[in-house]
Amino acid sequence: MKEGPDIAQIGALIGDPARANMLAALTGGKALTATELAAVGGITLQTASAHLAKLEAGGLLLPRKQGRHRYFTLADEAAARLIESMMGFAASRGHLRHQPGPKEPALRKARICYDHLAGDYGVRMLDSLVARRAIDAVGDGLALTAKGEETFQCIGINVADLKASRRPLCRSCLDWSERRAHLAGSLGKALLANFFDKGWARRTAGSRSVIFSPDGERQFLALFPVETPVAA
Amino acid sequence: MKEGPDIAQIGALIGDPARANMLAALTGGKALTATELAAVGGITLQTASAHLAKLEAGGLLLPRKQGRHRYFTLADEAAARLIESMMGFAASRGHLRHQPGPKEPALRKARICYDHLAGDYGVRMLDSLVARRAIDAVGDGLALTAKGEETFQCIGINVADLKASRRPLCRSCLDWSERRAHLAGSLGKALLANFFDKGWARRTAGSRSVIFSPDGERQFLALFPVETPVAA
DNA sequence: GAGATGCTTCGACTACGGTCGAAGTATGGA
DNA sequence: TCCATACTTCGACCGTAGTCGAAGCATCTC
Repeated sequence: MKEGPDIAQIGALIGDPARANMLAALTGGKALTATELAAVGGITLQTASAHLAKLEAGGLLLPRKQGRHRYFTLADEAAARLIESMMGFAASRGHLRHQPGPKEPALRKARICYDHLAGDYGVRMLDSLVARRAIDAVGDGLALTAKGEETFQCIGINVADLKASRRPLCRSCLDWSERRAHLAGSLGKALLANFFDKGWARRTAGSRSVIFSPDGERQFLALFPVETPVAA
Repeated sequence: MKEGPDIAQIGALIGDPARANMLAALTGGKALTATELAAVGGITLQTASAHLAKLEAGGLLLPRKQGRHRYFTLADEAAARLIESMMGFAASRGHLRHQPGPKEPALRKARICYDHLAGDYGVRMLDSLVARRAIDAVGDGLALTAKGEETFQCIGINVADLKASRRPLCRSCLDWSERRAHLAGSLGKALLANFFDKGWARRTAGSRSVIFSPDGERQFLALFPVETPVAA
């Protein structure tokens, strides 16, 4: 046998609870220091240092030295997608973490998934965009329509800039809490950034959850209406 | 913290070399017995039994009892996709298994990926289908066109039957050896089955590689021509 | 029923990897 | 220069999980 790539290495890398917690925390998109990651992993700094070295060697993390801090982020979008897809699979098989906790409802409602919006609101946004034909859901993929290009210009997103980048504009990302797709890719990122800029929402300190202001929530819901609750 | 699904569990599940080898072998799409899986894992039957119980409990494998044998397959397409995406990621980070071995070229050329064709030939087939507009590559997804529907009817595939099933018709699957997409979904499965039926190709005994007959290869290459080698 | 084959369970061994205390190195600030 | 902070390295400890031999079920063949 011994054919092809070695999935055991990355599996083992992700398979340690402390490391898994660190990776999950980094899915929030923010760069975190070794000390912060040690806290989320529930371990001492020495142990965290060893873990981080392994994750870096495995190509999952990217360190950035800044003064006497070392900030870590997920290596790239591919790494983020891998973690997200594992979360989706784990959720589909009922591998949930022990205590649901009080923060969970907020997390299910709206959270950051690497750099775009996920959760109930993320799914709702994509549904609404598809319903109004701003985005075409064709096959298992997503594509921006001409009409959508207008729409996003109005919202205040420079689509031309996004198109210039190498990163795909639209990507569908399976939401582990809703078990349906939400919008990723550079457009998904731009939308979330836009909400932050407008002050509709803000990220929370130690969590991935996104908190909408009362006014922001009203505007968001108005901008992305859902006609009828259609099953996926 | 403790938010969301537990990726550490499945990570650890995949993280053991013996289990990873078993899972990789099952990506070949064939159901294998516990004894066969013990062999690919390089372990005794007792140990394999314990591993298989864990994989089953984790929702990765599905056992089917048949006489005094127990056949195992990957639980579903989601499980297969997870393994494949981990292979893709592992390959992108250079996590290759130790010895490349003599079988590797055959594997890179054409192999089974759960139930459809992968490798150089799989990528070539999709490229060709997209070039002739039988399949639209829109955004990051794939969709069958009206023209494509005709094409596949001619080849001898009943598209209407496939449409009736719940499973997506077209799916793009990242090829770990080519690092580009090939065609998955029920259409990808039907195409590979079609090649087997026609005697163009056959699967090999202990491996995932697909061997084309000289005549089959000629017909395959004629059916799926590539104009110019375009970069992805 | 007897024997062979396929698989599981039990129990004991072992090793690998995660863990932390203590000490060492780098960076920043006063 | 001196100290504090951020992190790494070293070394030792320990637990978990993978491993196999032996024995126990289950199923098929004759």
